[in-house]
Amino acid sequence: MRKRENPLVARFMDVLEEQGYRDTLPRRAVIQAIAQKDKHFTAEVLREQLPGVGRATVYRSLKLLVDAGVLCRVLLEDGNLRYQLSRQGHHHHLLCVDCGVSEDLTGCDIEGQLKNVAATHDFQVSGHWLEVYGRCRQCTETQTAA
Amino acid sequence: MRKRENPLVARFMDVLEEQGYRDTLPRRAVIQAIAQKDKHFTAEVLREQLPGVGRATVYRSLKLLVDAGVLCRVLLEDGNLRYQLSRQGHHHHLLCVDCGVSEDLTGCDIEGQLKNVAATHDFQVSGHWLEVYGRCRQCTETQTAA
DNA sequence: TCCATTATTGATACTTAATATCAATAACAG
DNA sequence: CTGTTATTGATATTAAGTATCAATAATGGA
Repeated sequence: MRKRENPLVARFMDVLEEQGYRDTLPRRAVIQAIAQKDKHFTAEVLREQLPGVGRATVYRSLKLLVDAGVLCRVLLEDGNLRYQLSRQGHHHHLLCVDCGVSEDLTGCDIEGQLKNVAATHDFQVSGHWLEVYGRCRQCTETQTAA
Repeated sequence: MRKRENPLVARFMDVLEEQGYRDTLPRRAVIQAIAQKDKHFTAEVLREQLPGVGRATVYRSLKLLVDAGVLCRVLLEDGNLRYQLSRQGHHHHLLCVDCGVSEDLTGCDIEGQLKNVAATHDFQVSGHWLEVYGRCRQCTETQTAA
């Protein structure tokens, strides 16, 4: 069984190439590993999974992908940062504190609200960071059952 | 001229003593230094200002004060954490990216809104983190003038 | 296809922010 | 004043990431 390449890999490489970055093996390896993740992860975990790739390259690739917008950083409740595939441009997370799963928070106009309120403070908003913590349905149900 | 003790120091020591912590000289020194800050700061800067206090003690005191709620952690746009005096319990910051000043964001019901939206995601919200970045009035005016 | 240019890599050292260890010390209670 | 115990500080360690720089690999042109 040959290892199949995730379709995301090609997409991500395209994004990078559009920005003038080269298509290299270590880069592909990092992206391949990331593409298989379904939850947030640390750079160190990634590194452990890629013993053949240099530490610096792992971190460099992460930064490239974050800058390109295909990867986003997630702030945990304790202040630690994780990485995670990004499904859209700017967005917010609903982070389950039990299982670590994250959904994108949609359907609320935080941006608009902030602009309004900030105006009353004579403050020009240029950006924000919002993370929401709690329990996903699965974890709530499991807990109730127990 | 004797160094005058900031009134906050007594207040903070009281808060700690209520929780069973002892009144020690190094602790007072850390609190004294913090009480004089009007902007967010790093633990390292604090440490430099307190050469007579051990590194561990500085960090331990910071944690104590954060847990007690009189100090809060602020997330900068780049992901770095700072410390800052906390004027109330849970609150959000309007952080000026130019001068670093921070105001508390009041007058918006983020909590309520989040609860509503999260409900449609079958998600039980237990907490959140929100930081807002931009320019305070002073910095906007200065920039416009230039 | 080969070659030159230039981006990229990886080994290593360093940085920053913080925690862990543990014997010595200082605070508080009686 | 003294025993108990929290606290301290020196030191080592961890986590997450950046800087350096010679060696290597990818690309575009001849």
